[in-house]
Amino acid sequence: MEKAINGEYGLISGGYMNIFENLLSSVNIFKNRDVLRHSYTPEKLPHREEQINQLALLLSPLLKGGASSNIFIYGKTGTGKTATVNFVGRQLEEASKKAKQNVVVHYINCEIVDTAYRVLASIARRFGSNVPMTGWPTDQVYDEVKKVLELRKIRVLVILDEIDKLVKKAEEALYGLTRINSELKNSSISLIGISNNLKFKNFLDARVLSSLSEEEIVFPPYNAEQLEDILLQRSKLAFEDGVLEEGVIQLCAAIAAQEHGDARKALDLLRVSAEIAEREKDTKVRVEHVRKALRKIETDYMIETVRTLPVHSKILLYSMSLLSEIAEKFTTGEVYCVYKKLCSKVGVDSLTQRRISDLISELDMLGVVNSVIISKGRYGRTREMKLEADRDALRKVLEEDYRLQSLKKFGGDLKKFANLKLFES
DNA sequence: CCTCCACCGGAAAGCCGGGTCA
DNA sequence: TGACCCGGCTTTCCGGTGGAGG
Repeated sequence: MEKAINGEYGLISGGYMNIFENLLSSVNIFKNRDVLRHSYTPEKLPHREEQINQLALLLSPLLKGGASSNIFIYGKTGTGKTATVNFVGRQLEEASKKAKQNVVVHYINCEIVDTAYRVLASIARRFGSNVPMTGWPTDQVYDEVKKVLELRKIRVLVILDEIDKLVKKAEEALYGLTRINSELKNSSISLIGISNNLKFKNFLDARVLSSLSEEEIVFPPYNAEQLEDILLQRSKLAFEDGVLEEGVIQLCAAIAAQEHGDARKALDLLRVSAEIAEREKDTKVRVEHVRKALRKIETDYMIETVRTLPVHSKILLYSMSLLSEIAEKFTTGEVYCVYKKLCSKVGVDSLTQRRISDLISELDMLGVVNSVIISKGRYGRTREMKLEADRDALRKVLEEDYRLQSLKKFGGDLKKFANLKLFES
């Protein structure tokens, strides 16, 4: 840390060094940082050969002027679903050019394009049709899609990523798309649905399900060795030679393998580690940077979960953050006591202790606090908990909430206040 | 060995916003 | 439109309990 501060705007022989010169002269760690981002599709996908071949086989009819079966793909996050499909999609387009076929791959992320209208409009617009953002009846857009495909004799492969997001709002769009082929002569629409939610199949209408998942491909999680291969391959492109210390890749792979075999997480970890090393002006990415990166990612994640918590959980956490200044561990009763007082300051009706007990369990599940039920004999049985999250970071997020503004101005007073209330009852 | 604390955690019912159906 | 239902959140009620202190 001191290294960074001393080196930041150093005085050199009486004059200030240009700040950018300083930045540029520092040792480069990254050759190309984008290689580590999720959006990057590499040239080769290690340990996905089987899925690639399967996919290619299923799509090959498109190159012979036919339609392919609809394909349903599932696997957990970071198992390479999107990367694989995009990779095969690109190859398919290249091959179709050579074979003088008119095959087009159209990728749609259903998290963003999440209604029937938008999905159809997105397809129509891709082929030059002038469909407005809103306004037309959905049927008309549907006809427009048919018209434009027929006119230009296109075989289109539509990739519906995160298709589970679409089902809630636009199941009829899926139904329409699966049926559209019977109304087309010179063109066709084939679908690939991608989902990481297995249960999603249960919610799907049986008719849609049967036509959508004519074929299924499963993406299993990567194990530690496979993740290592992936990281190794990417790091060659991403980093300058020799900047990775021995064991860095292994550690990233091992950590990610422990969770779900999530390649995305492994890549994030590696990238953040390197960014930390860079910020510290280190010449190498070290194991200790990975540990710091892990902590940073976990804190970031925690902050995000806390941000979206309901008010009562936030006030509860605020109580805990106050108590944690007095003692490391505290009991349900103590927390509840402070919580009630904070509620009246905020101007919210407090919940019952029974309910708070459940909220504490939830926070425990989320990993924000750590709680254990202990017995203090004569002095009863209770849950004893401590904050897992970093207190300062936690309080900062909590104070972002406009409803908790009134707590902010008390600052140090609240500490005394928490203290008092502890001994009061 | 018994007591009794301070809470746990299950069951059930109430409340509320949203969606459905006639 | 109103009757009805559903699911999530919350309260009420209450039986249950590990172990320090008597």
